[in-house]
Amino acid sequence: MQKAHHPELGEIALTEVMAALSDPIRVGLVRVLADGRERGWGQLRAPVAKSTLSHHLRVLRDAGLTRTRQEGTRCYVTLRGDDLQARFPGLLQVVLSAMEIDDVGSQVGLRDGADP
Amino acid sequence: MQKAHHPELGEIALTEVMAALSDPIRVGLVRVLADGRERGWGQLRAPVAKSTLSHHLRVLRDAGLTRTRQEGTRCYVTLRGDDLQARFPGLLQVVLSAMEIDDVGSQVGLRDGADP
DNA sequence: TTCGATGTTCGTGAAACGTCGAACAAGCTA
DNA sequence: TAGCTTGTTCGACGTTTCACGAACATCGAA
Repeated sequence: MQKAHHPELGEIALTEVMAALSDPIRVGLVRVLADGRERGWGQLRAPVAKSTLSHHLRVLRDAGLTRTRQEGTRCYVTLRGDDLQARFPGLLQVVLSAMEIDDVGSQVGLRDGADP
Repeated sequence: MQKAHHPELGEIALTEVMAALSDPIRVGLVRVLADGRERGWGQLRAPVAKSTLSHHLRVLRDAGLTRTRQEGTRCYVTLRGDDLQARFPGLLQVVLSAMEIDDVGSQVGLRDGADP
């Protein structure tokens, strides 16, 4: 497996962030990660094949929205909340609110048994 | 010419707004309209063919970001600032700030001779 | 009525996207 | 070592997007 590439703070581009947030599955993933807690790949539940889920997580990572940490054979994902706040102040907050208003991405969740 | 379709307030979808803002030309158009003033189609200057510009304006309109008014054979475009504020409070404001931080869409402007 | 200006629509092509299943790589575990 | 688990990568497929020029429709002006 390749070492995942994460853009640095200054490399995070607005249009890529927007593009990443233009898909309901990815919005759902962001929503699940919104509490700031790190989640295991396997905890994430989305109505797509695992290869597709892998693709979406890659788009989020490449856009700078999430960070992926590998530990042995498993991966853990976090939202880059602080970095986003530093780069585009207020953006994440407002988008998270908008997600709930529009109820986008509710098809994505956590596997049963995950912490609330 | 077909009468342009504008989504109503409640029909404005977050993912479509995000998709609309994932292209630098469209971001530039929003930026030009950010002062809230109505602009004539012909005042807008972007480095694409006019059919392509028409396409981008349509995407913005369909997403609910702009409103197009027709008068005779000319069109006038405005940003739906109030509607957006009502639907997704704070979003437009924050995105406009982000646009300047990242300097996206600066290739789009107004034709010489337009009001500042 | 004829002409010119203004946008939209159409046809086309190249590129990107979302999706899947299959194959693969890397690390635990028995 | 052999096998299992975990996630990524690889083609393939159909859809959507962006881009252009050409053709079109509509209205104002001459």
